[in-house]
Amino acid sequence: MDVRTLCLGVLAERPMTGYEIKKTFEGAFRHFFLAGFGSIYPALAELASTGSVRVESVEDKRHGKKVYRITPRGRDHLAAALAAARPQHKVRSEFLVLLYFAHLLPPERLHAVLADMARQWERTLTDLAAVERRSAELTPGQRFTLGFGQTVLGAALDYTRAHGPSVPAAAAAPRAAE
Amino acid sequence: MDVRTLCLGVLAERPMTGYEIKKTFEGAFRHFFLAGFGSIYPALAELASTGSVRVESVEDKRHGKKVYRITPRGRDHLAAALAAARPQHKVRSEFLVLLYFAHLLPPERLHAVLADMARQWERTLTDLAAVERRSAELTPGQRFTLGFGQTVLGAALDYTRAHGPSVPAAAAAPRAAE
DNA sequence: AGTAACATGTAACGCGTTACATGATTTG
DNA sequence: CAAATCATGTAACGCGTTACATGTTACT
Repeated sequence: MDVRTLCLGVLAERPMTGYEIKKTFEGAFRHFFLAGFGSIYPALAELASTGSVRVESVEDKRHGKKVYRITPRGRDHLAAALAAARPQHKVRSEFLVLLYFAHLLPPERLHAVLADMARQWERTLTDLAAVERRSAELTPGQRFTLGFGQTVLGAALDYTRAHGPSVPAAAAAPRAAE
Repeated sequence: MDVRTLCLGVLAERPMTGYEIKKTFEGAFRHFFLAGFGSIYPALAELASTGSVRVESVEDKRHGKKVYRITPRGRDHLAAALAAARPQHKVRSEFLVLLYFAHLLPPERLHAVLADMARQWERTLTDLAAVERRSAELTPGQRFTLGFGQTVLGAALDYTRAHGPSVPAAAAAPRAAE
């Protein structure tokens, strides 16, 4: 499942500009899917070239604003992609790698890593709380992913706060004898 | 943080073959870092070329078994990489994308997605339980990542079982009018 | 005898990330 | 007037994934 499908998915709800799509990704999506402009714009260009979306250049105010609208063909592609994608949930955690090797880290570094990660999760939870305030506008599926994020991130944060501080770091010398 | 650093990290504990490194990744690492042979062998070759590991061709039994051992220089590189890496925890969930668009999925597909994901998490938890049985051999940091995985995966599984079945799928017709 | 596990590697491909490059409009 | 936000795109690079290709040893 690539960025194209995700763009198609959000466009199935309403027409948007590439910029708005990115904002959407940063909202309810932020805890399970990230995409930058460098992925979104090329994806949109390709969707337009295959007839999955129609582009409408809006000259309302600013110079070159483009609104993308999904076509019936795009809806077919979306349905096919959603039918074919096998459910996966991949985690790539440099945080856990760092903790795995905690015994090789200076104590202050380990402490900083723990504090930094907790801060990131707190921020994400704050963002999700903001999405929750608009909960009435969400579909049940979207509410599911929101609750999932809050539950799982909350569990991660609680576990880290409870057990992180008792993980021992490396002993004094940064470069131990071999 | 790339596969090279991870290989260096596990080699800091004891010398291993590429095959054993992959097994290690499939054990305690499996819930937060994946790497296939296609990543590991080239990484090992590069580590050898930069003097971070020493290769010892063991001709004990089979044809070409290679044991990699970390060098003092490799330990320096590892320490530098662990000091520089900023803690991150990235999730890429096609499962949540599918749930986000649940209203576009046929009911039986949604049901299958939910069941499939639950099965995968159950399997991972089984694998982690096997690692836990050797818990005495683990460092505190490794036990932290193990407990983290069990807690967070458990929370994900519980949430999905509790709220997944009540998410409504698309209405009968697979291709709704536009 | 057959299968699973052990063991190593290469090459092509796809994909996302990052940095670069530009400019208008709104808000403080 | 400065800064933040809105708005679009390109190009290079790095990285991992997948498929391909091969052969041995241990177990049943």
